[in-house]
Amino acid sequence: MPSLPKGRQRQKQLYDAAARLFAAQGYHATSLRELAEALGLNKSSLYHYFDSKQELLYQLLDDYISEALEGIQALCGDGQAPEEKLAAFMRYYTRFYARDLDRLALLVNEVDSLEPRFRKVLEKKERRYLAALTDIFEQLRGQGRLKQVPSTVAAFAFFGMVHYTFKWYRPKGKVSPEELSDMFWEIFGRGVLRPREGA
Amino acid sequence: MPSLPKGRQRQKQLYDAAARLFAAQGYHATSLRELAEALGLNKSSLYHYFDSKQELLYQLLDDYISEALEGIQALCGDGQAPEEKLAAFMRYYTRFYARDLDRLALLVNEVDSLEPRFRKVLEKKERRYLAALTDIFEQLRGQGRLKQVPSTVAAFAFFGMVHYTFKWYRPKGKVSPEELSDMFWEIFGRGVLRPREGA
DNA sequence: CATAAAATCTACCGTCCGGTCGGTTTGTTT
DNA sequence: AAACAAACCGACCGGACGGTAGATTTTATG
Repeated sequence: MPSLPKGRQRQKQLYDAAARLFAAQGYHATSLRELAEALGLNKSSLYHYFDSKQELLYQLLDDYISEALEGIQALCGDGQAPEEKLAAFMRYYTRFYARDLDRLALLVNEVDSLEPRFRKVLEKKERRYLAALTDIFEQLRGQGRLKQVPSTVAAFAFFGMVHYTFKWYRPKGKVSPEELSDMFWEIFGRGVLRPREGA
Repeated sequence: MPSLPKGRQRQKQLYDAAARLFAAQGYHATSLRELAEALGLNKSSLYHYFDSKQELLYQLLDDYISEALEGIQALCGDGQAPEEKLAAFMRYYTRFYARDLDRLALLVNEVDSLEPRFRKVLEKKERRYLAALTDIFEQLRGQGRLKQVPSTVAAFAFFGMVHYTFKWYRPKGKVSPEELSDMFWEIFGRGVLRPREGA
């Protein structure tokens, strides 16, 4: 009862392997034959676990984005000061992806590989994602704490900084995810925030 | 004599169309049949202009990266103060790519689509690219003007901010490339630089 | 206007792709 | 051990892929 039922276990292996391959080589450059081989399975056996390659990618991405969205919304709910909210958001967000770069690579690169039917669903969730951050910026602006920069520019500047990490950052290297999140907050936060008047 | 010879003109059309398609759909997701159709040509006619699809991508990327590298090295040569050098670098760099997002998308996304033989050449140039920026950071550190952040982290944070623009930024929108480069410099520069002592 | 080079086309190749089909093995339940 | 579903496999399909060979048209040049 504590461990996963056998079938689910296999399914998780499959999803993990797919994520790894898609992240490393790209969705289009990865064949189902390759995926099957990585699992020691026959290609046709894969179809026991999903209906099509597109649907496999969609399920991966939807799982990831939904989980991230939940985490973010949990952070943004309560009545903290906007500056604390921003710091919490950015540190959580950076750590979350610095620890799972495959996930990040998939979300950044492969949403465009989906058919419109699937892509639209995810883009909707991405917009809520973005809105969570721009909302915080607007609260800061209301308090006169934001520099003269459009909220969307600020938000995408931050997303760019973090989303690009999968291209160069390695969590087992000299800089831990915790340290990275501190550095990003220092670089970005101090840059965007105007010092309190009379400080 | 002022205008291009006919063949070169066609070649430029071809490169432009390839860049547009590869940027919009990705290298693997774009077929040579598609490219030929976009040019009103038969697929086999393409091979008059290049030897293989790989070589086409390589030529595109090598042209782009070489041009960017020249521009950067021209900026970094003279004896300005490091802070001015950093500002010049970042503004130039942001504007350069904000004006040609297809180029940017290709350089960010498709270097990995090259066979190792080609990829290695470009990665070498990319490293000189990165070194140009980290050098400036090290000069700043020597003057005590850099916050406690590794140069590579600072450099990639900046590259991330800029390289991600192709995902969201549109140069014909409300924010011009000039304005964007100012904003990025404000966000990033003020964040990374420690105020002068006694300021 | 002949000629050679540049540019383009038609027809085709072998290969790999995602996906299907029907059947076999494995494991569970009664 | 009968019955059934879950898990898996071998053989195959149509089609798209990148790429090739050779002929043909267009264009510039003497």
